[in-house]
Amino acid sequence: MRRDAARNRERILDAAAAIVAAEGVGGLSMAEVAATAGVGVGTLYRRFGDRSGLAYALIDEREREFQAAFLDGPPPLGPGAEPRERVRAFLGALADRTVAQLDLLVMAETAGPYARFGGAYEAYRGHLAMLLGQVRPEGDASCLADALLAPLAAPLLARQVRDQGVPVGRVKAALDALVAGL
Amino acid sequence: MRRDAARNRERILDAAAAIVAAEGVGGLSMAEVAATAGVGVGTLYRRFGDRSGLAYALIDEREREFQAAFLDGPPPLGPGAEPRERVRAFLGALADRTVAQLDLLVMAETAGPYARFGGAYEAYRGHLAMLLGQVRPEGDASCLADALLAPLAAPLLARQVRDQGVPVGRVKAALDALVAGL
DNA sequence: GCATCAAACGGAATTGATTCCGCTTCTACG
DNA sequence: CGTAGAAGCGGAATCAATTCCGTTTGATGC
Repeated sequence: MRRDAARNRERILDAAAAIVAAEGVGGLSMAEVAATAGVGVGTLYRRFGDRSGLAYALIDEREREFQAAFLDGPPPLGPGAEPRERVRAFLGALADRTVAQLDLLVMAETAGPYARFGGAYEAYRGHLAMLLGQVRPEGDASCLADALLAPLAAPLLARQVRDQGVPVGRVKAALDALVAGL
Repeated sequence: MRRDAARNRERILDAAAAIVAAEGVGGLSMAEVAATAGVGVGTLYRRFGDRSGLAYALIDEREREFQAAFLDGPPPLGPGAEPRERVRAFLGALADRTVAQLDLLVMAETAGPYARFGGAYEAYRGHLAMLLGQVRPEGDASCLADALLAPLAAPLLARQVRDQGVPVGRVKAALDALVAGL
């Protein structure tokens, strides 16, 4: 990447983070980010594709940590534990990180019809399908993975946890009950 | 409702249906619907609230049939069958009707962050929670209902069924496997 | 140092949803 | 019938995302 492009990328992410800190995710409009960063809106789109891409980029650092944890980290999230245990740990950890970044994820996942499947969705699905294949070799690991990931969609969690006051623990427990039956 | 309002409601729905028939869901813009119906855009919003509300209204007729079927119709969808059997029938039927109306539902559910929970979502959740309470009285029926409904979100089904060529049957089978374990 | 050109830029223009508000039309009631 | 006012209406204005395209700039080879 050209040096000016890298510099602008940083400026944009800094500006976006500052706006989120100051006004919340609601204040994060493309025009305002561009103005604050001192670049044109075209530059935002060149760098991040769209609103959803910008939101995912803002989350990226913690995202890398999370991915590292389930790919390589200590059990039960990482390798070493029983597959079923890893599935539960993975879904629980994903629930936690989704709740931790709820606003940005709601924005990222609802930027367009398929925005939810951008970001790291494929990585999650692949990982989960791999584990489910070990738990239940005769099952349809790929569809099951989609089905178990779906309840962790940010807008649903937002409604449950924030609007209805359901504790995250209950959501995780319900998923555990489903996984236990496999 | 005033008579002129009812007439406009019909005109709008007719115009919207005609546009969908002619150009697909992609051509369904609020301005075009208003122009075709011969009303102002304000009238659309007064009647339907937003884009999502219009899409749900277009689906409404089949929707009533579906609701009547699981509330009052013959088993296994309606009363009379074992609760677990009814859960499976309900999820299967919901999957079918979602796929049958895929384009409109993708539009309706992605009009805004919480648009998915408009329409009949509460009715589905209540019904499913009631059945799950009979299957597993000690479980968290409410969270389980949300978790089992989530995999039937229109955008996810669109991706699986349309983009990836997964047969609906596989999606249903994966849900059955989850329900079987409860 | 300088020419070249692909990559990157900026910001006006476009597109489409949603809001606003002054005007019109029903309908109920006297 | 006449009229008050609630309900409804139209469409211009607003707001934000996204696209487009002419201009600028950094990297590379000489």
